[in-house]
Amino acid sequence: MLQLNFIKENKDLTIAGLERKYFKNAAETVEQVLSLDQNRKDTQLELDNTLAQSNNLAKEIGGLMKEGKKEEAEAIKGKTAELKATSKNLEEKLKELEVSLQEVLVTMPNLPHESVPAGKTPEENLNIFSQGEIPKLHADAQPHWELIKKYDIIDFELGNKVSGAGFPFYKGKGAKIQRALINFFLNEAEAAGYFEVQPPIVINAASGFGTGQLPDKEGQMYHATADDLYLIPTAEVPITNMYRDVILSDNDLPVKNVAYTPCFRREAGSWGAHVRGLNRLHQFDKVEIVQVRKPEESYQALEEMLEHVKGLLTKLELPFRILRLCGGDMSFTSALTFDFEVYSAAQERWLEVSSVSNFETYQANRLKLRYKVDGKTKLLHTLNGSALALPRILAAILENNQTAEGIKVPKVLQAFCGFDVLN
RNA sequence: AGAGAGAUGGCAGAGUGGUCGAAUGCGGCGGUCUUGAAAACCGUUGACUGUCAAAGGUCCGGGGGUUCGAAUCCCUCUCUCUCUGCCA
Repeated sequence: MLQLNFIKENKDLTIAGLERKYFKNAAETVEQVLSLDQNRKDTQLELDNTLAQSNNLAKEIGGLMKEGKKEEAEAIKGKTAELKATSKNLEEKLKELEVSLQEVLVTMPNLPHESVPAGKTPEENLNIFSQGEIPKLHADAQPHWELIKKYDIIDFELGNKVSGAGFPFYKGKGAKIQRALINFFLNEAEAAGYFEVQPPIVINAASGFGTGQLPDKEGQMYHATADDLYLIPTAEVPITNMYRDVILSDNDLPVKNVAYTPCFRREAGSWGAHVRGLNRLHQFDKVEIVQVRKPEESYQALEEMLEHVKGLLTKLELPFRILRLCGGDMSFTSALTFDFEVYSAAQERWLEVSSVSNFETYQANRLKLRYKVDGKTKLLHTLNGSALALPRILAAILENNQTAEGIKVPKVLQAFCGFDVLN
């Protein structure tokens, strides 16, 4: 959520930023927010004054009662009735204004960082970095969904029967290579100074609101209505919400956490031919890194996270590129996002395997995540990134490393899974 | 799931209708003393809102009620603990 004071002091910047994110009616919305806020403030002041009067009268009565001057006390009581009615009305009005203001604020996305390129569609993202040779496969090379069948390592049909489409079974060496990837990612994160956490994989509505999944992305999460709990779409939600309503002290900072979790996405309406195999699933595994930083350090931290993800892909020997997302393609809550895409050679496609973002104070403001500087409390910055999402990594490894003898397992994974060829 | 108890400042823990934003202890911060440290002593120490600064207002798990006045009484929800039951 954007900060009211910021909007007030930077009206034009706010409007311009919203427009770069293709938010409709930016100027009107900002005006609406400002007028609601002014109205709210006036009402608050009026209410405060009324309450102050009531408080004074109540104290007076208290004093008189103690002195035993009952008649005088009774006389004053009469005065309070009117004040009470007034304050009740003002309270109701104030509440309505606060709700309206909140409703509008919540619809406004984060403002893009100045380095975010202009543009609306994925085609307008900037390719800022590429690494690795794109493998030249034999003519009879197969896409990963064929390889999966050939080596019997993932069973989609079984998943269909037991759960539904998008919930595959990983079997044998398929399961083992998953486990190897998770261990590899966690170890790398730990070596980079991240603290490992195993969070719950269901979250309540307050947490969903804190990181920005609710209210607007309700339909993208699985919802266990009997208990009003949501299955996490990413570990970002529980890991960032650890710090909801928290004031951190200097020696708590910086926060660098890593978590492995399954992730659940309903992905309503986005099923199609280009999402075959492992390209898009309802349940998948991911290792997520989350940082909480002082504002002045957060972009340096973002840089650090990019380097970390680069390192992972380099060690896995996968060709990849980094995109600086344009305003229109960035998520609702993000100020700056870089996507990592690996090249999956048989599909001849780039697959997104990581998204690394700085949310600045947008989530922190919803979370009330703060720290103290010079006796004042200030909002912190939150960041997160996938390091990494498993299925598409596996897809790329399968396709890029296929040989007549089987799939070559990347060297860094061999110790974790105990075999060097998957066949 | 049943019965009982409870939820107060960073922590512990007083406070059952009036000047309580809240005793006390610990912790934190500043100082005195010390070569330095510890101890001791003195001072200070919640959040939000508002303002140039203040005044003022709100907050004792959440919500509602009674009252001129609620941390304190009533209702309700949530959570925690103890015992019983069930269970990986």
